[in-house]
Amino acid sequence: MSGMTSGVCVESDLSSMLQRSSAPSHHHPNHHGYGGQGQVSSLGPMLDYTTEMDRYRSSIASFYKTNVNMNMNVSNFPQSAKLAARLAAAAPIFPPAAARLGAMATGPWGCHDNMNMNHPAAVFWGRPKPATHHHHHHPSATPGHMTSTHPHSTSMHQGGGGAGGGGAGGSSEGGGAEKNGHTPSSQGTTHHHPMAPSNGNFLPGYGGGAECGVMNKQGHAHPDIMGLSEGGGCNGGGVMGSSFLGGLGLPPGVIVMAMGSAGGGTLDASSAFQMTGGQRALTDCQQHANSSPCPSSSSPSSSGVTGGGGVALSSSSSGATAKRKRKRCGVCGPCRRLINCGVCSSCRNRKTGHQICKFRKCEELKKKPGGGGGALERPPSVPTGEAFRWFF
DNA sequence: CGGGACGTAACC
DNA sequence: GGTTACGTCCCG
Repeated sequence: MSGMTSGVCVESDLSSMLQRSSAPSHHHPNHHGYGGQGQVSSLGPMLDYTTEMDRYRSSIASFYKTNVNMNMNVSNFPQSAKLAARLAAAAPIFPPAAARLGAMATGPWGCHDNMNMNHPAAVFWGRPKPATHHHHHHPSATPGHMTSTHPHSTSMHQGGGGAGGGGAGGSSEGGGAEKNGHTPSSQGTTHHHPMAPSNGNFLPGYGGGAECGVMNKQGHAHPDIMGLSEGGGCNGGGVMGSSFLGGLGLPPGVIVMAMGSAGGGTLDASSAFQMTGGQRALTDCQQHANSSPCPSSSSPSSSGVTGGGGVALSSSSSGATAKRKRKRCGVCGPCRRLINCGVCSSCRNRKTGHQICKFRKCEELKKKPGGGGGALERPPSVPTGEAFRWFF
């Protein structure tokens, strides 16, 4: 495992991935599980990543060693599992995709030996791309897909979905991933950078460094954390702080951010890790609603976040509105985050605190209810080119 | 003022 | 009935 890289590239568009998967060429038989570094076949760029990754890995490794219990395993992340499952189910479009997602998810932590490889969760940042368009490859253009159809072309950016996939594969999580497993290869496919990956998630910072490492009462312990950049600057400064970004370049984030976040003040580089299982979590789609059409997934509306409206909750209940609970805007950086960090106080105290992960707390909700009210002007983080800026 | 705990709405 | 998460209260 050590070698793993997880890939996190959700962004890449699934469709393309799928295609690729079918393509014989890329896979190396070995890929499956975790792609070892070795496998990297063709990626030139990878080399660089490798280095970076090593750096990263070592850092993280140490980080976890000290802070985390190695015991953790998948079971600790129930949410993740759910998510994976959900994805699978939910993604009508590419079933395999779902699988992939699961796989990818794994990515982030590839570094740690035990952990996560199984995590499905991880990386969903990217929004699932609507299958519809073709993308060409312009990263900038479509954030969502950074990857282009051509794996190679994009050299850098992707986080590599690749490897990760592999990792995941194995995993368990089975849930989602496995089902689709039929395409094992596919996972491996990602040739992209097998290595890069995961890390990507670590973005700047989790601010609360303090919390890191602590096991969660619930068992979630995993500090999946990483990525959380929260609002403010990008650096939360936390543990991983800046170094990651700087060092890694993008691998990581890469993908992630694609989501859109962006920009504005908050970077969202988010990353998050544990997915929330439940309902709301997947809202992903909805979230996109504003900015981008959710693929058909129909369901969307249902889920949690209120559609674009944001604040208002128009709905229902008649007058009560005022007091009604506000809902997440769905578009801000935190809202886009699908995974709970697992280490913040909210995550750790979920049972008693009943609060959403700090890094996922909607910017709008953080504001006082009365405040600007209504309209969400533009969520702070709207996907814009900015977001990607640092990728390139 | 910030954070934690609790009540409870909203979903499934 | 279970889980997630918003709103609010309370404490430091």
